[in-house]
Amino acid sequence: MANISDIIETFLLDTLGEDNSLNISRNELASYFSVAPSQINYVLSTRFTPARGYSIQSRRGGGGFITVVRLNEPKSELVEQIMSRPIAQGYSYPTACHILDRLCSEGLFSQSEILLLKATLSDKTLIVPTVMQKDAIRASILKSAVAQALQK
Amino acid sequence: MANISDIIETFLLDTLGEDNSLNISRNELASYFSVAPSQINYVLSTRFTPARGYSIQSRRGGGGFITVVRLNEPKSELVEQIMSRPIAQGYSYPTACHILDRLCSEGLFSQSEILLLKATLSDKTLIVPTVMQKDAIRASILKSAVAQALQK
DNA sequence: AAGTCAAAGGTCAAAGAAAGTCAAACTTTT
DNA sequence: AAAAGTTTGACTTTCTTTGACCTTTGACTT
Repeated sequence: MANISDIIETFLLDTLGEDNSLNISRNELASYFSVAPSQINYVLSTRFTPARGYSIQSRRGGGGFITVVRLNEPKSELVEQIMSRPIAQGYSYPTACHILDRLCSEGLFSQSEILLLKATLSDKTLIVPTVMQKDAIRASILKSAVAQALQK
Repeated sequence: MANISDIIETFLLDTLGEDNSLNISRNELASYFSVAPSQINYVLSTRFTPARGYSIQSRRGGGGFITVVRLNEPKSELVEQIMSRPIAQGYSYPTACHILDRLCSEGLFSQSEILLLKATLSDKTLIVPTVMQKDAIRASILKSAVAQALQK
């Protein structure tokens, strides 16, 4: 599994450490891993997304930089978002997984509960014809699961 | 009279060894046996099915891979029934709950996992038009959940 | 204060690298 | 001969990598 994006992701996660934030120079990092600078953007935009609980800031020009912050939103806010979002809007499978991971780290679900839920939410499991229906059922299941977890 | 699919199956079984899981590159394996890459899918989908006690994961794109996991021996008649029963036959909600309770007392799921699964299986959660569809999705989710539980 | 410029980072689309799907052709079994 | 199982290849989808071109910023001139 030697894809360079995963390696850079791991590097950044390590660097984040306990600090929950880090500062990099895009060009430096790119040349360190011998990749195109825009690959750094690719890694950031596919792995360090808001859905996964990260926030990115940056500045261009001389002395420019990129800052990655892992935000620990209070559990209640995350739950609020999930519960108030219209089911019809749905979730893709990857997005649903990211949300579950965050709920896990917030302590709402255990690791094994997460694995179970991910299994139930997969495209393979949700045997309905359209993507839209799959997405909607995922949103619905997610809500039900969160509601269940909250009452206890 | 071993055809190539059987040979590949044997190879994979050998590779699984005691590890109970393996990682392959579809293209590499195909070229190793000089077959079309899609033949690997054929072997996997005919021989390494959930009903036979296997679970498959994969990723596309650069650095893609296929993972085969051998599930633990189904220690009960009930589990075997669930895994080999056609999804199309479906389960009503009460039936599904009953099955879950039995699986709980067999120790496959914890009490909180059961509550979570019941929540996801309810008529209210499964927002599809027909009863038949609900029942089918329940059967599908149940299978996936059991497969997940048998993993490790 | 305004203009210039090099040094960042940002965007986007094309190319590349896997794996997935499906149906047609072929082979074996019944 | 029909049914079932296998093999192949064309086409699709997903994810990654690269490069060309764009925008912003701060320092340095004038």
